[in-house]
Amino acid sequence: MDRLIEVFRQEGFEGASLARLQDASGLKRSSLYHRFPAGKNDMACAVVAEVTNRFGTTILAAASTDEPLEDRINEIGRNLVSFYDDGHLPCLLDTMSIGQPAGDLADLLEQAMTTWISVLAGLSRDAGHSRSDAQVRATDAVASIQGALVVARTTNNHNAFERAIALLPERLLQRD
Amino acid sequence: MDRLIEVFRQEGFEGASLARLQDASGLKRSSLYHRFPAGKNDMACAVVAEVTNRFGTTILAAASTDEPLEDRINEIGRNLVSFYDDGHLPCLLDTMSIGQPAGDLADLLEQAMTTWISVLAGLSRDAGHSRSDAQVRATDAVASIQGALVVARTTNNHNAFERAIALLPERLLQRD
DNA sequence: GTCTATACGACGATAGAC
DNA sequence: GTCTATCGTCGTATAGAC
Repeated sequence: MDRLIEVFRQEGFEGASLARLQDASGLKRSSLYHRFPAGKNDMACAVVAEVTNRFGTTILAAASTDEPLEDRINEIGRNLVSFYDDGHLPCLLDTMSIGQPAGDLADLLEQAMTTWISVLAGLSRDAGHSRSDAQVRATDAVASIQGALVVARTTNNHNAFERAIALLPERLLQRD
Repeated sequence: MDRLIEVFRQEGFEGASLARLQDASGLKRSSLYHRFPAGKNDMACAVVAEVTNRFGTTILAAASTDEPLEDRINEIGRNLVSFYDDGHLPCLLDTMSIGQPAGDLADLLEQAMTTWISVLAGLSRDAGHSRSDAQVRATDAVASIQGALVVARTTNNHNAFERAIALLPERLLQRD
């Protein structure tokens, strides 16, 4: 599954050919179809669901510890740096949302993105911001990370990504 | 050319099949090869070059008028809203940078992105910021737009895009 | 310059042996 | 559950008539 994730993450849905998925997984085509009867679309959905699950349990879980608020955010930041390998790896939600994804895949992508934003919004609310203010802050914080990954991918400059992570506490907590 | 641009912009390099390019352009395969002898890669490079050129002359040109600084930035913002259709259209630099683009294509994408950032950095410098500070501000401003487009595409919520545009003057000009 | 026709490999997907 | 073998289609690319 790790290998499948990497292929979809790096190549997007169209670029993730069965040949690549086969080579990466070490399984033959037919074996992949045995596990994912509906074919490539099944694999894509499983990959997105799995990544969403991992993202929740390994990156965002730090949001609901009993540590101080800012520590929790910094922990999430460190987790994100690791998850995106300092900005060297693209976001699955970006690469998989190119073109017109099938309905169920699009739903999974939307749910993953909104969940991410909601968790960060919860942290912002904990700092005393209103519901709508927290939602805006969380959305813009996630967008700053997504945008930094796009800039990093096109320019090979990862400074923007590091700044987006470093600015997370400020973006979510700071009073205007 | 307009139609070719739309296909690459929406589908990315892998998703932009010759069938789609043929249908969109109204030309047959062979006619496309007559104009782009090296095939799809040629088309992709021509599309990126053309968009980069248009972006410079129709969006970023507003940076070097003799209007007040903030007016120039707001004009660029309005141009961007139009260019991205209020966040409904993806950025070519995002969709085309998925996977591993061929060397010359990657160079064009990088140049387009760095030029965009440089122009905004020039505006920030005009406001009195240092070269490095201006570079940071411009990079983060572009990233905020790119990220907002990714969020918009996955969630069908375009508010983040509108905010990224509205915050352009502040991001480029404001003293900390 | 644009067309019809076609080459040929890669694509996603399936059948059936083990 | 995994494999080999194969299907039909779509992919990029080319040849040659008009």
